[in-house]
Amino acid sequence: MGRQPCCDKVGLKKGPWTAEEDKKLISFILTNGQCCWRAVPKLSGLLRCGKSCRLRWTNYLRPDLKRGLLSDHEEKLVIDLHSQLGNRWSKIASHLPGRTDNEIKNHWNTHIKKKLKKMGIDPLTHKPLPINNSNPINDDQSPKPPQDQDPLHPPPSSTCEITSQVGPNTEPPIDQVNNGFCTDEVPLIEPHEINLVPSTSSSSSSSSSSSYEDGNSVNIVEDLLDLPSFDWGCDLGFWDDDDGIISSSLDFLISGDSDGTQYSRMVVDQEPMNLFEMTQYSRMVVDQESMNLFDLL
DNA sequence: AACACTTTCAACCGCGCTCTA
DNA sequence: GTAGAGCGCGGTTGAAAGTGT
Repeated sequence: MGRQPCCDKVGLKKGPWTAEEDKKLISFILTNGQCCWRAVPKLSGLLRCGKSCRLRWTNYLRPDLKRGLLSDHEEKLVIDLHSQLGNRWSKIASHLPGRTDNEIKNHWNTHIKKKLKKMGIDPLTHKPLPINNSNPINDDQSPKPPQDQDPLHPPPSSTCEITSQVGPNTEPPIDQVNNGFCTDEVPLIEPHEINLVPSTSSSSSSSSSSSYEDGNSVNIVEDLLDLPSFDWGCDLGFWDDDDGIISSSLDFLISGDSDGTQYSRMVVDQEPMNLFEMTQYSRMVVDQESMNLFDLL
């Protein structure tokens, strides 16, 4: 079948998004939901292709996104999942609430790959690298000679504990012991298995929204639309799922994780700063556990 | 301080899958 | 059964930021 370009590229803007564009996109999606990305640019007045809008929303503007580097636990999980799933980033991301496939992919390529190579582990196969080119930088790491390692049980490392299990008949990953969470116990959700709750028709055309959420999460857009008092343009105040300083009706957005380990996101809205300005330039995200600002864009 | 090099990550590209007529 | 439309995914790019000299 012939393929047309995803959009008419003439006159469409490319490159980094501006705060104004973000504002338009957020407003549109909050009003209309995630529906028919191809139509979004026209209806919202954006000079972007629908694909670009979808990417911007899913990778950056979604209210439930975490920001900042992956935690140690998340990193371990990514390594474990990658050993089982390969470069299926969207599947891996579906196990990490608030993380996007793009973010995980980037983190893998920029951080985890290096760590694994440093440890003498082939990031592709999760097996020991050949001895001649393994462990090129042997500074603070002390991996055993790769040929002596059991690929299923690499030695612990001071900086990156490999919990990956290669092969179908494996023991439960260490994560299960450490965190009560076993990736083997989490069935992969195939698109046809996604059971969308009947709701507004706005999101029914795509199963994508489900892929970003774990079982405890909610469809952000649908729920936003259900909020009678929601006013995106007004102060959002703080939102946090723990200490009760919620002043926004959006608090549930980031409180869906039942195990309580998910970082909550606190967006500080101070006059005259508003969320849209923060989105691009000054978004503050607070790590709930440490209560340290770890991402100040 | 200035330049070169490296790293990071947001965004783009194109393919493949699914759905519908 | 087929073609077209739409979307999602994974690979790649390139600008910006960071680091070293």
